[in-house]
Amino acid sequence: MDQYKLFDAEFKLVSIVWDTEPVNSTELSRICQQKLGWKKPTTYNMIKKLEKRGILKNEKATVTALVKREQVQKYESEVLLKKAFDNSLPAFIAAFLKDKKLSRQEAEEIKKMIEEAAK
Amino acid sequence: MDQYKLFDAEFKLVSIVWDTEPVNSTELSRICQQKLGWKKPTTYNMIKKLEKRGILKNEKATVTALVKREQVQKYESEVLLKKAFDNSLPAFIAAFLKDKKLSRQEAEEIKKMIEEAAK
DNA sequence: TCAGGAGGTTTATTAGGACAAACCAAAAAG
DNA sequence: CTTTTTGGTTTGTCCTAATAAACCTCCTGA
Repeated sequence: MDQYKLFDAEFKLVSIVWDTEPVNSTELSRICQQKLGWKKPTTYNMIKKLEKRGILKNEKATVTALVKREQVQKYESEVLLKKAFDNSLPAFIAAFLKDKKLSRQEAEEIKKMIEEAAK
Repeated sequence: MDQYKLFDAEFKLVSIVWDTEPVNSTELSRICQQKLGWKKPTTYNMIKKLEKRGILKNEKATVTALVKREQVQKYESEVLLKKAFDNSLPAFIAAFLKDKKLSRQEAEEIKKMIEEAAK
């Protein structure tokens, strides 16, 4: 359950992996240097920790993600809903939309999903 | 902006305050002892830290919250959407609803809010 | 044949969040 | 009065996330 719990720095790395995988480890280190300002060992340490937890894989200098972005997104959304919204999606949406507008297209997209989930 | 950033333990305390305010500080300490297993100084330290940040107020042994639950909820939801969903509410909803069902009532409630925000 | 790059690992350091033991002053109770 | 309770504060420990300096091994090209 808590397998998907990613700390901030971990999340940043994994996000880059999702965007670029399969990615060569040296290349990944270079990207992290550039985007996050990390030195090489920082990236490699992070990779290793995430490997042990079954989040990433580094094989023959090629890094891939073992969990999908969608799984982590689902996990994160559930954690927040439970923690702060008494698990209520309407409560979440009300809070998020406060003083916000939606485009027609977003609105239709959402309504469709809601309808689908209410069947 | 980051004013509303609450760490886990802080969030737990503030949640209790929201549920019980205005609450006597000794009473609050007692509740934290019971619900969170915290000793007295833990609660008082937390109160003090949150006072300095303008989150709580402790006056004449009465603790109240200076920020509303809704403000923090809004903040937290925005942080997550930005961090993990490229700021897209549809993306969030898709992830959260994966393999989930909604009651008719929840669905209607949400659709109404979405309609309202799309005007 | 050796300089340099790829692909790492080892071992620290640092900072801050999460607690609490021990202490204290004032007021209420007995 | 003196004991207890209320309402705190001071100070410190422990843990761990975040980060990197220094080091290592293998391979390749000049």
